[in-house]
Amino acid sequence: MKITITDIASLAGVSITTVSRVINNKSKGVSETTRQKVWRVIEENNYQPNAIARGLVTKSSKIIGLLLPDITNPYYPQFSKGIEDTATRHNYNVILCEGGNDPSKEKVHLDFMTEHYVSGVVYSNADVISDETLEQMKKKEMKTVFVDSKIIDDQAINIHVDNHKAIEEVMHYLYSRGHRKIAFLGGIKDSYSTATRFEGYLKALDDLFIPFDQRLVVYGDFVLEKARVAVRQLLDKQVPFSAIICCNDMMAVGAYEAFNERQIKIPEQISVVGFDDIYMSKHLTPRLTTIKQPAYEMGQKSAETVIAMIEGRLEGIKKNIILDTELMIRDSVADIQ
Amino acid sequence: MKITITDIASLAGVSITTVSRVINNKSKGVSETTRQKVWRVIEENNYQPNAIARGLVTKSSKIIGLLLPDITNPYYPQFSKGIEDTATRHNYNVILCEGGNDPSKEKVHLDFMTEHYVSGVVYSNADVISDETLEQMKKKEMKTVFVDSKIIDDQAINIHVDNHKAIEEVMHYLYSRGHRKIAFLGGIKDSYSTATRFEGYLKALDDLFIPFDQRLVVYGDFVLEKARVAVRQLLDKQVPFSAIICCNDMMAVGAYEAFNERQIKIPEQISVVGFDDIYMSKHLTPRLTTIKQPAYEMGQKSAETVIAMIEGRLEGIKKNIILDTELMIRDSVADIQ
DNA sequence: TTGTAAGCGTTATCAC
DNA sequence: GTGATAACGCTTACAA
Repeated sequence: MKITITDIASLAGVSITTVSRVINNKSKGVSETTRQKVWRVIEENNYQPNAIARGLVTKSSKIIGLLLPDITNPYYPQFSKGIEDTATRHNYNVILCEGGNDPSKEKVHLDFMTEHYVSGVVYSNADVISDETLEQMKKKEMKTVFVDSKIIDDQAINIHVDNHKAIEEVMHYLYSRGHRKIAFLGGIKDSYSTATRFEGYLKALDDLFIPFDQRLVVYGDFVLEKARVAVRQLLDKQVPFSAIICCNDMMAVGAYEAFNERQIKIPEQISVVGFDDIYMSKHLTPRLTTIKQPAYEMGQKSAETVIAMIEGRLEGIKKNIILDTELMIRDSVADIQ
Repeated sequence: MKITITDIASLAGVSITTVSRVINNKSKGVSETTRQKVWRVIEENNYQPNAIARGLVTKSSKIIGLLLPDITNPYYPQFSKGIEDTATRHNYNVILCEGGNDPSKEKVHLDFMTEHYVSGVVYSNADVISDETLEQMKKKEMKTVFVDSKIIDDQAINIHVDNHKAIEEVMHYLYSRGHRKIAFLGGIKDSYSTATRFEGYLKALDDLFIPFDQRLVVYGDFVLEKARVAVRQLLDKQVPFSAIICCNDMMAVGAYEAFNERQIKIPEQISVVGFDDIYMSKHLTPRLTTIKQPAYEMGQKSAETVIAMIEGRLEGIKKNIILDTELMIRDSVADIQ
């Protein structure tokens, strides 16, 4: 039988109210002597308050729900760690859910979260969510931080990097290295990340007076295997290009494989850039030039923000939080004569 | 205001008991007409039962606690995914905690789990846990599955691979390729994984009549950076060796870096093997020869097992579940003349 | 087939 | 400073 507040109360010879006061550190309303006596009994018995019962009254679970597409993409463990660390520091814990970019799976997880009264949620890549589900979240007033998501709602808090700027930066870099035919390997076509990066691509093309060629645009759904297939198809089109921008590093690895299959040398014959800067990028051969997203910091920021929402400290918080990217120049881009 | 079972009951003109029966799919005790009427009201109002209130009565949260050392080691996302997928399929969700091989951090998480009445826990690499904490877990009767842990207790259920056999297999493989001076790069010295693999190493040495040389044994705590440092130190000792076995692939990457720094060619001058077969191993140059651990399957198995414990289906379950490894021969091992 | 009512372990309100 | 007691939203005997 688990020990409850009632047991502690009778053991200490006080009321449960008093015990409750002690465990909640209500500074007033209990004498020092009583406090100490109660603490002793609590410790002697290894008493742990029942968080469920507590939650029933307070309507808060001290749990942060984290919903992301795919934990095996190495970008997300870093991101999660940022959340985890921050949450732990604030006495929250995080429940990890993978939605797999599948609206119904995401809904199942979101339902689970509301049923369990999670205190807040960090929702990454909320691109496929149905309007209905979104409506429901609003109705339930879930404290939510959206990350890399297209949810643009004047209420919602969004965290992301400046994708436009990042892509424009690489485009200009590639241009400066002599590239004019630049392919674009997107992730999930309608996702926020891909869409905004594509806009950056178009904008840069325009600025650099390079005509846009639809045939140089392919999509790999952010996953390695699909990217490999997409790049094969791109090559099969026989439309010449000297560089390719990949919307994440995993897809860049897929691209590497596709080029290797065809004996196309990187970077001599083709230059490749990625996005994310996952830890393995610098261990590829050649070392991948890529745009670094501060995954861990984004996790931290997301957690801090959602906790601030939960605790009602919303003064200084911006609706739109933008972190910086950094172009990591390594060896996968070469000059074109 | 959130809608409760009472609201549904009055809206449907029945008692809350009836509503409860309906949402719990108690097949008997409610007429088809009533059932349908109640469902309609539930759906019209988007009613979601309060899992907290439910948990208070049933003492079960349908949450599985997952405690692992470090989610950024790419082995764990695969493992977690196996758990997540299986849990979801059984209507459980998982709460992810990183213990960082720190006993006090692990205790905080474990406490959180018991306070929240998690239904079960999957505890990976439980190597640093204090006896006291362990004792507490037993007292609270937490349904726990230990993975790659040294917790050897006739009660506890353990899941792991046959580390002895795996290491002996590579050792014989290296031997067959002509290697006689083989170094050992361990993870955390007293961890279950490292200790058992080291035993396998000793055993193989013995079988192959190779004298053991303590100077060829170093430790890198399972992390890339420490492994790099450890290998540098190993090289500084000037004790010749032609191959090194690393206790995980992340450390093998660290070893690659250390060898690269010194202009030592892999595999021409030094052969390297890893352990885990994380997805990036085949993308390294040279492609890493390594021992594959079935991470996803281990996750699945862990989740299935803990769910079986929770649901009291313990007949067929073994206390000691051992999965197979597989030697993935790639390009980081060469012949010695 | 349906409903009443007692609990689950807390917090919160209000007396004393 | 301390303690009854009523919630919180649900499940589950037990009755009807």
